Amino acid sequence: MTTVRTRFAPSPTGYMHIGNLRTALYAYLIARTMNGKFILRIEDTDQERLVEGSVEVIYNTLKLVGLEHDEGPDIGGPFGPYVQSQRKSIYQEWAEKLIARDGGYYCFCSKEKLDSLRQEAGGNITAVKFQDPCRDLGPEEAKKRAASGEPLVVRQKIPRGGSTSFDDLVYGTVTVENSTLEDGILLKSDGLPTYNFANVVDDHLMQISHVIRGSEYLSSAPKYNLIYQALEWEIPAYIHLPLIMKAAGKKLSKREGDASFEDFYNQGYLKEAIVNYITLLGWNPKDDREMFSLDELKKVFSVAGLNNSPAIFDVEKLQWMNGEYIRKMTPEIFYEAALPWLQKAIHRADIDLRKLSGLLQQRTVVLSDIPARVDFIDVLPEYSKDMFVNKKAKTDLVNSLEYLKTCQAELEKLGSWDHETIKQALYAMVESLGVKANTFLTPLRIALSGREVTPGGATELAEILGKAETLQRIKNGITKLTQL
RNA sequence: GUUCCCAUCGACUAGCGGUCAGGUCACCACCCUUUCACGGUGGCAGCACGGGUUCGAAUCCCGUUGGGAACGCCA
Repeated sequence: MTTVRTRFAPSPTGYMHIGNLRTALYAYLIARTMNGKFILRIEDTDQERLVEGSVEVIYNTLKLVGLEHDEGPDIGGPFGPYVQSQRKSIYQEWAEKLIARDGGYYCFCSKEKLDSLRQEAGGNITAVKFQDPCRDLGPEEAKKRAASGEPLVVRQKIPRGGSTSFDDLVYGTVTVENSTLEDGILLKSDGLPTYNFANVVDDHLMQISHVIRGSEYLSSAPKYNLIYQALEWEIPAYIHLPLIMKAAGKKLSKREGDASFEDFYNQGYLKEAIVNYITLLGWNPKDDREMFSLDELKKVFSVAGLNNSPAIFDVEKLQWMNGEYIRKMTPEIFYEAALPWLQKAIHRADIDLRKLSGLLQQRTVVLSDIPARVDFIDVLPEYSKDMFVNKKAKTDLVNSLEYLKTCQAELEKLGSWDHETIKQALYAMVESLGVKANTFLTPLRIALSGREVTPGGATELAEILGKAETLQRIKNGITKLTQL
């Protein structure tokens, strides 16, 4: 049995789309679970679409999420070069061979000429009736015109009759009539191949055993098979993947924001959560398990679990999963992850960010939520005294003032300022006043934060803010409640 | 328009002729609780429609409808 070789072949056009990442992930997992090789190839045959720095984005993203390739432009390998723009002569050579085997032909028609021919063919764009006049040029004449330097393009010569089918590991057998296929361009006038040709040549030459790509290629796959056949090449196994869509049946698009890996990553989603989530978009382990690390996936992933219907990317579930990963972190690791976000909102030097991070861990879903949750620590926000009125806590303007004064008096007496001391002092008051802790502590929490919702309760906030600041904010609250 | 693909709760999915149609997210309720979360318990909710095949269809076939994709000197 030949060794399994899969490839991820992105074009360097900017960002790592989430669907592309998933394709890379599956290709990687299939290689790893089958003891094969995972190859990275850069498809940059469209010189106009090149975006500077995007190859680096590809390298960085793959590395960041842990998809290590065995062969690629940066690390070489026995089938290089792995950048298509550096393989120009290879495609030209095979294009000639394809022509010799009657699988392709030179076309000298200008774009304008063909457009008008299409018009004449009935006004519609159906390829069915379109006949390229160059298709039936004699070989000698074609060669002569080519040699004379006339601008040309190489087109695929699709058989006029019959049908072509191929087997896909997730979609089954797909058949199309050859009459619906067009004689597409294989080699452009700049001498570089189109994807339609390059992918076939490279996949064959690089001995790719399983071609893994999005289902948008499903309908053109028969054309590729015709090329394989014309060249008498072995046809690889095909694994087409269902598309990932945005809600309302729209394809996930970079234009609409948040569709690239780095967008999510920069928003504070963990790479492990992103990988885990997108893996489940189109694949299932055949049991109820949902949490998988990449290492675990390397063991359990299987083509049999691949799904064939499009999936909608659900940010809410990603958020849930991200929260799961955050809660599983050790406090130390979470602190390190949260630190940059904490520092966005907190500039005071006297705040124990480690303690604050401990408060935050259980309540954080996405790291980017952090700044807005803690910015009251630096500066007490302006707030209305109506906030002291809380039905559930049974607080009103009157008892709030009273409790705040009690807190002030009790806390002032405290010698040390640690959580246990503060809590004991305050709970002693709860006890002696005979009220619910919620009722007694809510006014304090409001006074300390100016917020309805806070990370941690009153005693924890008091500890973090420090004695002086705590008393200052209580005083501020008392003043607010005293004024009419 | 033509061709191809898809169709189970709002979302991701399990199911591959006989199941009370299962799980997860979201949502709702209750419990826990110094707010919010976390955690716990319970609940709501689905086989797009119409024909077949069969003793029996979510499962097989056909059609309809709906959704997606491809039809570039883009990949």
